[in-house]
Amino acid sequence: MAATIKDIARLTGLGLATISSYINGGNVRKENKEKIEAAIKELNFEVNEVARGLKTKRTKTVGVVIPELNNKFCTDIITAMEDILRNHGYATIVCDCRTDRELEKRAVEFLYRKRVDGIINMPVGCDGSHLDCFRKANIPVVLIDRKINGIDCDYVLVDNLAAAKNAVMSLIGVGHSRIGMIGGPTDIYTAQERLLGYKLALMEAGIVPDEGLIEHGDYTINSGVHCIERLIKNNPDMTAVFVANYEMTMGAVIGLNELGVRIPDDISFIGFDSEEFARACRPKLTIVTQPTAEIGKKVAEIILQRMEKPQAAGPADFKLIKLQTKLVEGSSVKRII
Amino acid sequence: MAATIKDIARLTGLGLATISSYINGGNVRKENKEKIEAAIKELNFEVNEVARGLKTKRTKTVGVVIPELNNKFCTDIITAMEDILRNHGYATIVCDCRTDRELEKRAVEFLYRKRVDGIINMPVGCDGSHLDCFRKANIPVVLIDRKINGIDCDYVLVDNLAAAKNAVMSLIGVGHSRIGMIGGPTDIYTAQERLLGYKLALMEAGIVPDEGLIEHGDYTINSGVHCIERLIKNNPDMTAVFVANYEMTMGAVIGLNELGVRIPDDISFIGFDSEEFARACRPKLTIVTQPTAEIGKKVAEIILQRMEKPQAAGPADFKLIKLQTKLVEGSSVKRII
DNA sequence: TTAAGAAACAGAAACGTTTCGGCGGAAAGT
DNA sequence: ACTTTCCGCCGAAACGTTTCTGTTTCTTAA
Repeated sequence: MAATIKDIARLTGLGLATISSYINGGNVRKENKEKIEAAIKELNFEVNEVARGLKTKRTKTVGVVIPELNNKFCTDIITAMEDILRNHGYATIVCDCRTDRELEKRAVEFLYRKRVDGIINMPVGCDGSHLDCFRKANIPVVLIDRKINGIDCDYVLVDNLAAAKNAVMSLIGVGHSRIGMIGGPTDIYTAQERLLGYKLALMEAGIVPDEGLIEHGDYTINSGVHCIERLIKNNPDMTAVFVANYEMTMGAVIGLNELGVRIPDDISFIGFDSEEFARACRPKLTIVTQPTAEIGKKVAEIILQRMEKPQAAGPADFKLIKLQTKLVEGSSVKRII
Repeated sequence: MAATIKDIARLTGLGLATISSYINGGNVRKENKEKIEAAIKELNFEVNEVARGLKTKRTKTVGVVIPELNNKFCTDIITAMEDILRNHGYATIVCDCRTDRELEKRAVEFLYRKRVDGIINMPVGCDGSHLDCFRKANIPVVLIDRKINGIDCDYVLVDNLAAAKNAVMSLIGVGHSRIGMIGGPTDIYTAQERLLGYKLALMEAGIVPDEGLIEHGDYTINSGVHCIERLIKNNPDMTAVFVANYEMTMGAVIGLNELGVRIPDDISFIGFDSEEFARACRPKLTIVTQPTAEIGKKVAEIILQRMEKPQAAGPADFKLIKLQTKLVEGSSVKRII
């Protein structure tokens, strides 16, 4: 049905190699160039990238596997990344694995079969065995946001420990000591780091962390609602709370609204990630923001470099990039000293 | 580098056709089956989908072109859709075209070159010429959310007119008559329909629409902020406002917060799309919600059907599905009669 | 004018799979 | 006993490119 290079060779009376050369920017006599262009227009010819990919062994496609498409942090990163990749001629296949290890493994294998030129993954679990096929075939792998065991590759991370520590220190600085935390799943790297930052801040201030003030959600809105409800119920003396991702921040705000608890009069609040949501709250929330655009940019740059270079020779020259967060002040924290 | 079907044919001493047959679920003697499985394991063989795609002329991939990945309405739909497509063995290539007609056209052509088996598009403009290559090649096209000119294909839409009309009628029902509207770009179908619904509701109630009460944003958070600022400034007598998408709803809430205007005491408010955001506002917002999961499901079903069937024979048997919205009551509307 | 060198072109092979036509042998029917 | 049927298997051809190896044509300088 669709026109091929052969059709336009026949129509122009030229050889296959000439047409191919023209398509790939090679030199062709002006007269022939015009003939080819006319034929392409007439037949609506468009290169078949599938055939090209088979021959060249490069699909100009990168795979992206993330836990949830429905997560602002993920889509913000992907948006920035895809923009750069596309400008370099690469397509992006995004697979959302619903925070499911088994689906993640299947997504990775699927992308391998599709022969993507590189893969970017925000891993769900804490080991990297699902990426074995890429490692064995020496295809570039870049991991984002979460560090995991048993895999050597490039990383783009955020300094979560400092992020949480700074947030909690700022609460301590204005007099809070009974500070609650809504953290993520215990087996996720970012959640561990943020929890550690929380505890370190307390300990450096001479406060002993109280497990009763710590709740673990699963990075969803609903879990944010439930965690804040439990925290409020179990800790009447809690004066502030720190929430460690966007979705749970939204959930916690919902929970507080529905319980009738006022920010910052009844409780001081520091959330995570979305400046827009922070502004939409009354009063404006103080939040930790992550540099999503920069993460996307770095990831794209690294994987492009790996894909263009023949193959990285050295075994251990992998990059580990750690970006810093910012604390954006709102009016959700009350001074109590 | 990677193992091929030939390698495992050589290793097992069997023929190419037998291996292919095994891979595709055909009948192979038990004894040979075991040999093949052993060889596959030993060589880490995975089918090369690029080669398969070239031969079969089906890539098991569908393309999706949307205006913004960074838009909850879009990602909600994609999430639902991708789930179903993946369960049927189809991959999804998502292209975000930044609400740019030129980028949209390039994305579509890119996907055509990739030989996707079908394409799903939430169109940016109001004509369908960018999809010509797909139409000519008789490859299924499904459009979502926005109706455009000059193209016959399947559609999955939302009844935007009724959505807006019902929202505005509910405001009128509790005594409002100076009702502002923040709508979308005038060249976008959904924006036109929502504006029409707004005007119809007013006119049926005997109220003459006042252009001074209508602002057009561009479906972004920032435009929501600016529109609400202008509305408030220009219309001291306005008692209610209806905002016609999620991002602008968020923007309008931000704007009202920053102006110190109270919902619902100073102004009644009906927003759009996100139930979670509505709950996170204090007081909870009344909003129009769209059935994103159902849209995704319908789209997936339709395109799957078109891709599996050889080709739709009849010229004009295209589906046009129109789904209904819901009005979710919050406490952001004040009764003033 | 001609030889040499470069530029433009042509054809065939290859990429890894599916599929078509055929073939041998075992089971089933006469 | 024989044909017939069917199953499992094989090899070759094809999908639409790129690329390698030559061949022809054009330039240029002696």
